[in-house]
Formats: sequence, structure tokens, C-alpha cells
Amino acid sequence: MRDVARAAGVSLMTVSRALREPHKLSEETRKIVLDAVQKIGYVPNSIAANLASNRSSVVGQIVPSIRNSLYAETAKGTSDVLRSAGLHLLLADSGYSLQEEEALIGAMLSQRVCGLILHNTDHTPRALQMIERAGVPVIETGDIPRRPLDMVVSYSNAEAAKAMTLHLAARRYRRIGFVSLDTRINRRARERQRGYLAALKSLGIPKDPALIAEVEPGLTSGAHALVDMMTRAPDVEAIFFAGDVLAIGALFETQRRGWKVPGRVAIAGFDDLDILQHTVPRLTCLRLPRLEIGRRSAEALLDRMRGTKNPVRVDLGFEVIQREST
Amino acid sequence: MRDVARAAGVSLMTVSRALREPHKLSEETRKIVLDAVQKIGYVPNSIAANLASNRSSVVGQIVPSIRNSLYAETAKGTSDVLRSAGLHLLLADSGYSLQEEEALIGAMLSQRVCGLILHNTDHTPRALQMIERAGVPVIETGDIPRRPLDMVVSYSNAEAAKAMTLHLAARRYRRIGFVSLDTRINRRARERQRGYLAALKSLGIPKDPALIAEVEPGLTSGAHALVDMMTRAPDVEAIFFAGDVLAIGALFETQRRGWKVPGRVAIAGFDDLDILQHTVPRLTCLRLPRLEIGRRSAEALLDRMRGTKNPVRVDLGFEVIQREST
DNA sequence: CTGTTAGCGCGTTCAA
DNA sequence: TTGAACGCGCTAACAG
Repeated sequence: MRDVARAAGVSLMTVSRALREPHKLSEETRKIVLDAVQKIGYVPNSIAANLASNRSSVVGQIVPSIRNSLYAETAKGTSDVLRSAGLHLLLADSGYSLQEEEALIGAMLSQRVCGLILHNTDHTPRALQMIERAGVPVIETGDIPRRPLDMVVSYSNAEAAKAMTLHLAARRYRRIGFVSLDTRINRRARERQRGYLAALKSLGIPKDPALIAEVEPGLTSGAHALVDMMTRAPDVEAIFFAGDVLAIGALFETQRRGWKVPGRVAIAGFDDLDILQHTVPRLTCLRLPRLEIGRRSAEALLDRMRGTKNPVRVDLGFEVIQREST
Repeated sequence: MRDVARAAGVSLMTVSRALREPHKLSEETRKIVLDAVQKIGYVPNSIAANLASNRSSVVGQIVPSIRNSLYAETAKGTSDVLRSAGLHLLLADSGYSLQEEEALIGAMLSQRVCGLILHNTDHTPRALQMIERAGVPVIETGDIPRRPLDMVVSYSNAEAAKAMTLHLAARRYRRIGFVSLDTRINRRARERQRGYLAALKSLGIPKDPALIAEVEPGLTSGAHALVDMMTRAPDVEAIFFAGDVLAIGALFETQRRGWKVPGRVAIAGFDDLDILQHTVPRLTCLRLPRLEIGRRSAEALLDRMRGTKNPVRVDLGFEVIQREST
């Protein structure tokens, strides 16, 4: 920047202003400075700018897994909105671990991110303390917690699971199975199971342990879950796979075995992955606003930085998509 | 840090050393300082540290699309290796645009990233100039260019496509179709087509325009491409879908139409997405080292930062996976 | 509209 | 083994 100032024959401050507040300069001065910037090939050092202004232009986002396209979708939404506001995304992957999340939060705060987006509503005590001390705006995502840390942009897992269960019941399925990830370590799975059970209760259908399973993530796991449940409870009419790619794994297994869907058993999934509208049969599922969660989170963060003090609590809802598999 | 120094009754410098070079302090001093750090809940300001030391702990990575699980895989590899070295990942999405890539490179250099990983081997002149001026180490990925910018960690698209075409020929398919993304704007697609044509030539099979198609990305697009080609060239025996999820879209279309694969037509894909081993039939494809590309890129960057000056040019190769669809 | 002065919070250099 | 002084590249606050 010094070189630019020298080349343009102005002070450092004028260069700084030419780049950040061009309207505050006379047209000619501005032009001279910007020409010099071009000629020198100057690239501003925003880390120095951050230090001086005590603000940064980076937002940190922590997702359970980058490889999971659902979270990639959310990250894409965040990234798009941030970029159009001139901010950047520091993205990290907690591997579904709270310890890892804590470490990442520490690292991000140490980088002085100007906001944090966490796809998680459980946090370690130390993580909570660090966030509080840092005083940065935080968005929680992935579920709607009773007592949010700060802002929330999400849908309700319990509501969504309940809605799908009721939908299946409305289509005259009575023996409805439910498969999710481990509810002990995954709050989202827990909430979904809660929604399923709430639906059964409201329908007056008794809970049957043979119709409830908790499994590892993955296609293979979904296939096994299907076969296990059909073996344990041969009269099961529909299975609601409330996790990741479980439903697809299960559907492929029915194809391999030549089981008719929904003739032999109906299958419903949770997230509307692209692929679900192309399988044979097309899969009934919930549509969750993955991209929108990312976008709205970023927007809420931007609003807060611009001075809004309103607590944000956005429920983006969901939709039941009825296709051929139920 | 000042608070910590005061609480511990030492100078700022001692605090700094306690955190960065603990072995250079007496044990008791170190202990006093670290206790104070704990008590105060101090989080170091690494942006100030970066400014003072003129180094940063952030690596920038630009991929064509975060939503594409192939790139998410690569990003995951990078992120894992960086984290274990105490560095961070600034991830961005160019949307397959060179202009956007240029803008992102500028933004990242302005953040003074300590390294750049680009999933692309074509760049705008201005991007090249900025990178050169900044003097940061760069990794190019996604193909093996003739004249790399700096370091390369990839596989060869042309070699991979050629290998698959030869593999199909070895299985006695003669009329082999080839579907890719737009070769005019996508160098990787161009290289793959080149590999396909090279294989035909070496086999003495003449090129047939009816057997070559360029389409948009997406499942639907793959389905259309299949039908189009089967209509234009009813005698096509095998189709090699060399792009994204095209092969899966095509396979689902055969299921919908009840076409036998490989009876009516054989199908091969490019990337070994998880799902390909679960479809019915399982899809023959290439296995590309997506995760490994990310890991090795990060490692090469780390090596360079530690002072290695060797030019890096890693060809991680690929593998043909024969399954049921061919 | 433009320039001057004083830091931002740390690391580097040297002296103690 | 420890500490003091200086500066990284920029911006805030003010003065002109």
C-alpha cells in the first residue's frame, strides 16, 4: 500500500479510502490512486485490515460431515450468500463429534471469525464458554432447540418425523417401522424417533420394539436394516428410514431381492436427495430446506453484523413428498 | 495476552513463548503462565500472530462445486490433513467458472492464505499473475497439465477414459458410445473424450459421431442421453458415461423402461460413487483417488512450507472396476 | 476532501 | 532464561 501511495503521490490514508470508501474522495484523486493500484498489481492485505479494524470477513461453519451431500448443500447456501456480501467461509467437519466441534470452535475463534454457524444444538461446556467470551454471533442449525445459544435457523426433526408417520397412516399403513441412526449419540435421530412415537400415540397405535431400529449410517446399513426388520416383523407394512442414505440402501435391496415396493413393503425416506426422484419406484420422502438453511443462516449473520439485535428463530419447515414407494 | 501476562506476573514475551515455544522456558514459569491462560480463558489471536510473523495458517481450496460429492471427498481429504497439522481450510466454490475462480483467488490471496489448491488446470491471465506475484505454493488438481503452474496432484483424465474404453473393447463390445459434459468449456471432459478417441484409434475402430454426445450434468440429462443415443444408433452395444452422475441417471432410465443391462446395452461410469456398488445391476466404473487427491495435495503443501523445493508432480492413477453392468 | 497520529495484538531482534 | 523496543500493514479518529 505504501508503494501505491508513493506512486500516486498521496498519503496512505487516501489509498485506503480509495479502496474502501471511494465516494469520499474527489473523482480525480480516486482515479489516480486506482490507476496506481492497477499498475503496481496491489492486493490488499485483509488480515492487517482485520487487525486494525478489529473485524474480520470470515464466517466459520462446522458441519458433521462435508462428504454428506445434505451438508454440502447447506454449506453451498452459506457460501453463496457470504460471497455476495464480500465475506468468506471457513468450513470444517466435526465428524459428528462434540469434542472435535469444541476444538474447531476454538480454532475458529482464534482466527477471529465474525460469526459461527453450527449444524448442531449440543455443545461441550468449554465450547459454550468460549463462544460466550468471544461474543460472536452464532447460528445453530439442524434442529430447533428449546434453549438456543443465540440464533436458530432450522426445521424441527420431531415435527417432520411425526408428519411423515401420520402421512403413512393416512395412506392406510398401520404396521409402520422406524429406522434411524443411533439416538443415544445423535440428537437429531432422537428427535425424529420422538416424532414417530408421538404420531403413533396420537393415532392410538401401540409402540412395538420390533418395529424400531437404530443403525449405522450408510447404504449397506439401510439394506441390512430392511432385511432385519422384515425378518423380525414379517407383517410390517411400511418402513420409514429417518437417516441419511438408509432408504436408498433399503430400496436397492428390495430390487436385488425382487420385492415389490410398495406391494411387499412401502418405503419412505427423510431427505429429498436428488436421486430419490429417479429410482424405480420413486421414493416418498420429506423435503427439508437444506440450501435455504445455509442461505438464511448467512443472512441472519449479516443482519446481526449490521446492527439488528432481534433474536432470530426461523423455522423453515418441511414438506412431505408423496411418490411411488408408499 | 496482556491480561495473562499481568495475571502471571511476567512479560508479554514470556506468555508468547509459553504458548509457542514452551521448551525454552523454565518449567515453573511455563506452568504459571499456562495456569493463567486457563484461568483467564485466553484464546490467542492468530490473526495478529499472522500479521506479525507474516505467515498464515489457512489454506485456500477452490472446487468447481461443493455440492458434488466427488469434490466434497477431496475437500475432506484436504481438511483432515490440514487439521492434523494445525492449519485450516478456506473452501470456495467456483461454479465451474474461470471468472469466479479468478475472483476467489484474489480474495484468498488477500486473506494471505499460505497455500492454494485449485481443482482446475485452466486459469485466467489475471489469476496467473496474482498467484505469481503472491508467491504462494499452488497445487493443481483434476487433471495432469502439460505445463503446470507449480505442483500437481491428480490422475489423468485421458488415460482413465482410454483405459475404460479398452476395457470395454476387451469384453467384446465394438459399438461403444461415449457421453461426457461439454468439451468446449470443460477441459476434463475434453481430455476424457480424447482418451476415448485414442482408444478407438488403437483398436482400429472408426470414430462415429452418432456414438459421441455432450450433455449437461445431472441425472435427468444422463437418462436423456441414453435414450437419444439408443435411438440414433440402435446397434450401440455399450455406453461409457464419462461425467458426474450421468451413468446413474441412465441406469435408472433402463430400469424404468425395463431394458436389460448389459443385455440390451452395457453401461459404464466414470467415478466410483458409493451408490454404484448398490444399484441393480452394480455399475462398472473407474475408481479415482478423490480423497487421496485432497490428502496428498495438503501434504505437498505442508512439505513445501517446511522447505522442500522439489517440484511435485504426483499421478495417483486410477483403477477400472468391473461389475455387473458391462 | 485530504493528511497526521496512534494504535490493533502479536512476533522478531537484541540486550540483559 | 527473560524482557524491552520496534514494526507487521492497515484503519480510526481527528485535524487541517
